[in-house]
Amino acid sequence: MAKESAGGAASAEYDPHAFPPFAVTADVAVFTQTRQGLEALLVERGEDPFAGCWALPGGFVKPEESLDEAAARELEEETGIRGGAYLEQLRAFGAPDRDPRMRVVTVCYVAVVPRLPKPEGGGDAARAELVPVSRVLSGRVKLAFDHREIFRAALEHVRTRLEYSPIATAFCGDVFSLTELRAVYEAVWGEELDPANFRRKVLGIPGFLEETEGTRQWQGRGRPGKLYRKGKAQRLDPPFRRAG
Amino acid sequence: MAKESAGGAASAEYDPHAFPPFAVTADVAVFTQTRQGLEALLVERGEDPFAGCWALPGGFVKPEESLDEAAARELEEETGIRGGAYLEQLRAFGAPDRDPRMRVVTVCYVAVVPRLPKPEGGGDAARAELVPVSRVLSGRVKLAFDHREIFRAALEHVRTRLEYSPIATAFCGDVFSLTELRAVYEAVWGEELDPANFRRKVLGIPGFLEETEGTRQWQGRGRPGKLYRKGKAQRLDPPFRRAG
DNA sequence: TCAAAAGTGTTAATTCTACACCCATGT
DNA sequence: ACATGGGTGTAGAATTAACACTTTTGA
Repeated sequence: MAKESAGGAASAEYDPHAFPPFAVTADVAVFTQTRQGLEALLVERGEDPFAGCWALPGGFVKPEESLDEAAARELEEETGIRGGAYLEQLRAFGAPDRDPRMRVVTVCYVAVVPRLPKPEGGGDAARAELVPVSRVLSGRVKLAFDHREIFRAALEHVRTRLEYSPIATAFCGDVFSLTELRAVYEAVWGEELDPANFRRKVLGIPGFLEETEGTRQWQGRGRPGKLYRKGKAQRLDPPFRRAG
Repeated sequence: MAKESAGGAASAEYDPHAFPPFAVTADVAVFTQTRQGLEALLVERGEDPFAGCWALPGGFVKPEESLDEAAARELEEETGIRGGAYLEQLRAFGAPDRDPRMRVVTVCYVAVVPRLPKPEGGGDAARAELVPVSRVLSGRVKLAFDHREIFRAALEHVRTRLEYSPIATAFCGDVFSLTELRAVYEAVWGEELDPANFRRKVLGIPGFLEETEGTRQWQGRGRPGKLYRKGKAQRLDPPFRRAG
């Protein structure tokens, strides 16, 4: 086999077929927030290996699509959500023995969606369900392959991004009250935040939120809150730091 | 082709050969600091496509090695550095047309090494050279494939990590003075830092630095500084924030 | 009118920043 | 001794955290 890189330094000869073939998949860790708190979308495997275990939704990258497109397609197939959702690559996982059948490199993505319409597999998935993140972390949910490791990395990614990106708004609908947004931070970080200070901090970040005219109606007792929309900022500067 | 994922939901049948074959490479963006400031290691391509262009060092992932191992191997082949260097995955790049010859997914790594012994290719590379980062960013260096995009992402990664990880110490040798460490931040961020405040900030981060007995001898005029070693901390908490 | 949540104000503690100043060393 | 960089001190500014207080609504 040629030692030479496809993208690296020069070598004497090049044989377009002299490379070890890999399967490449795109897996997506989909997070959302429900009454139960932070939840993730998992699918139950119907066959070996790991039959009966749960796995992140995903599938082969097609020959003509990019990695991002593959992830977006998988997300849509599983959730029906086309665009607008937060979708970002985490990283690739490729231990030689991560799939006992063949050499598979999986490129993992993190997706954040507002309250999922319903946990129904897009058509072919055996069973897709929203599972509380705490249940996965506690080990009560058996995950296939190295998906436990991936899941942990994905969750850590979301927790970190909450400080520096507007990712938190992706958990909410088109418009949302500050209390709803605060609930996202509290659910993901697992700690309570002072409503007054939260308001000032979050409104003080330029481009993070955009004011709207509306107010929340439905919510019962207490004064309704103003509604906000996601702003144009791509990065939170200054970041919304978690308590230190 | 099976729609089914190797790691995803269940399907009726499984054919171990029904997946589109990809080539998978590991590319490494190697950064170091020299008298000229921040520099990166690039290799010159000797053949098409992109003959005469520069590229990140890299090569095929072997069937039996992990992605991390492949990156570490490439790093060693190009720099002679075995361990101890900072090496972390950035992310995968896999646009369908990024290599005109075939479908290649490259898993990119960022490496940070202390002053490179000498820019000699580990044996087979046509020409490996340290190139000032500013020259690459200015577009005066032609990069092959999508390596310009990768390079930019890698540099941004280093700049960001400087705040939250002890990556800055990887630019220095085994022991280093605070001035040497500060020079790293100044080179990567391109802004001057107050020596007094830098000292307090950096020494105030638990586990970041470890005091040693020695002092810098060689440096000429001025009082020699104490030498420090990298501490055990994996994350900088509180982070060393860049000026806002 | 009472409870609950939205929203504003205030203050003490903490952290930054800028810069003055002393210390140690090579020339 | 003097120039240069290491290292400490410190005062004002800016930020933060905690919580009191007022406003608006549903019940």
